[in-house]
Amino acid sequence: MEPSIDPGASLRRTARDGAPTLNVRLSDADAIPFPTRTVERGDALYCAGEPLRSLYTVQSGCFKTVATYPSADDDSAPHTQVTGFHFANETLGLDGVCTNRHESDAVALEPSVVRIMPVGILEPLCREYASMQHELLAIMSAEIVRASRLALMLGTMPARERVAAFLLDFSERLEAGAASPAEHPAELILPMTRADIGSYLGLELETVSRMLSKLQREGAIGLNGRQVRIVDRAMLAHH
Amino acid sequence: MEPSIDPGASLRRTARDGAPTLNVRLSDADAIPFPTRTVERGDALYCAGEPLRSLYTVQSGCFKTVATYPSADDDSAPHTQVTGFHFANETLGLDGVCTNRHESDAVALEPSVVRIMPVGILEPLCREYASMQHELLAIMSAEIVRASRLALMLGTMPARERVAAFLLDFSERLEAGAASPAEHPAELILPMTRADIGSYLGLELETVSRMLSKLQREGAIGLNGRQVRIVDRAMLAHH
DNA sequence: CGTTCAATTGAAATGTATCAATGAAGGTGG
DNA sequence: CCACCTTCATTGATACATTTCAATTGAACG
Repeated sequence: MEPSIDPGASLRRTARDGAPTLNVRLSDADAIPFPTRTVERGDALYCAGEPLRSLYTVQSGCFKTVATYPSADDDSAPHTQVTGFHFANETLGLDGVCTNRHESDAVALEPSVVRIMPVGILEPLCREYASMQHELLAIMSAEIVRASRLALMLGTMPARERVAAFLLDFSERLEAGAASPAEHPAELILPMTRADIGSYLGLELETVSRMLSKLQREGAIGLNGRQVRIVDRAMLAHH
Repeated sequence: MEPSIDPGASLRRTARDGAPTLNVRLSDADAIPFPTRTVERGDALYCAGEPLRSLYTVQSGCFKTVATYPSADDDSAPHTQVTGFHFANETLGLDGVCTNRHESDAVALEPSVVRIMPVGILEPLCREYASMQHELLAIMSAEIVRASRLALMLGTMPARERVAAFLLDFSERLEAGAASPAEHPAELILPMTRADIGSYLGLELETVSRMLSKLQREGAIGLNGRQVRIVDRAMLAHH
């Protein structure tokens, strides 16, 4: 069964700029009975330096990926940063393909289930099916775009905009990852700490907290701990 | 002629952390007579939004890729940033695979020559040859790692370290891109402006200038306009 | 020889980090 | 069941790195 040829057909795009969100998946792999694995909250799906055995698609739950960077090459504290959050239907482990070793840790933020796709099986499959090859390339390309946008954000946007953009992105990806194509969900439960968000956005946790409080005072969001309600999307996007 | 199977064999790694540099190339494509194209300084190889026709490997010269991000969706000035510099033997256009459109502009910083690899030819070729497929995946993965590291740098490092890291990376990639495996070249000619560097590093051009001056005062580099001589590598890397 | 662009440097303004204190929530063991 | 501990979040005061604004110089070019 040669799957559809339409390139990138399974890529969802944001309403705003037509760019792919990251909840792409190897849809053609759905038909194949790959095994699954359950990961408890706080446990690592894989760690940096481990040999790359598989790629993983999140079935349920949420992960963060954490990169560690030796501070130059010496003794001082190594830089560490959350490089991404991954929700349902998003693929993990792509950064390890180039070295055959994982470049980051993947840690579950809540009890999660992933589908395991061994790389040794995946590549021959992609050679068989053109659309599957194209889809894998598209997913990796989308990951490049995602990382570049993160860099763009870190390089150009002030704290308030970063936090606002994070909330909007989070809400869009929840929508995209959901089975039912619901409208933008207004109620979000953030599965990560303020420190995680700050690390991801290049901010201190106190700054994240302050900006969330400010957005609440301005009436853009409702805030109650990790529960966030988006009141005024335009206010988040525009300003 | 089935090429070698060794995955990632043509990926160079930095001495420091074993991570791949970005001067990877489709070595198996070397044997294929792809056409070339010459691009004058300041001209665009491609622009954001254009349909993706080919990937390009830099034969000689240097490019910058520039991403533009609509500031939310409204009128205010759009964010723009240099997302990468690309030297000899590095591949351009990978971010466009996911949408079939280029996500950024690629502008030549000096008169340059690229080899044109049409995507319509590349994908069937990769289905034919396992090692070529693996190499393309590896290159894309390396690009993900590169973008993630840029994000890490923008999120965690102060200005002085960013500039120092930029100089070290530049020098390593010159070495890697050169035909002869010379030692780390001490003499660099930066083909880009301070504004380009600043945009890439998430700094203002004045800050870049100040940090370069400071590195010179400290004796880490010699500085004369765009000509940089690396005097003390350890000083750049350590502090 | 004026014009333009790139780079350097100074002084002031500002956004964010840092330091510090407090409170709320959740888990554990006495 | 209640102290106790740890983790997470909020908020204030201060310090500091970088931006912003501004002036000057040099190099490239017509």
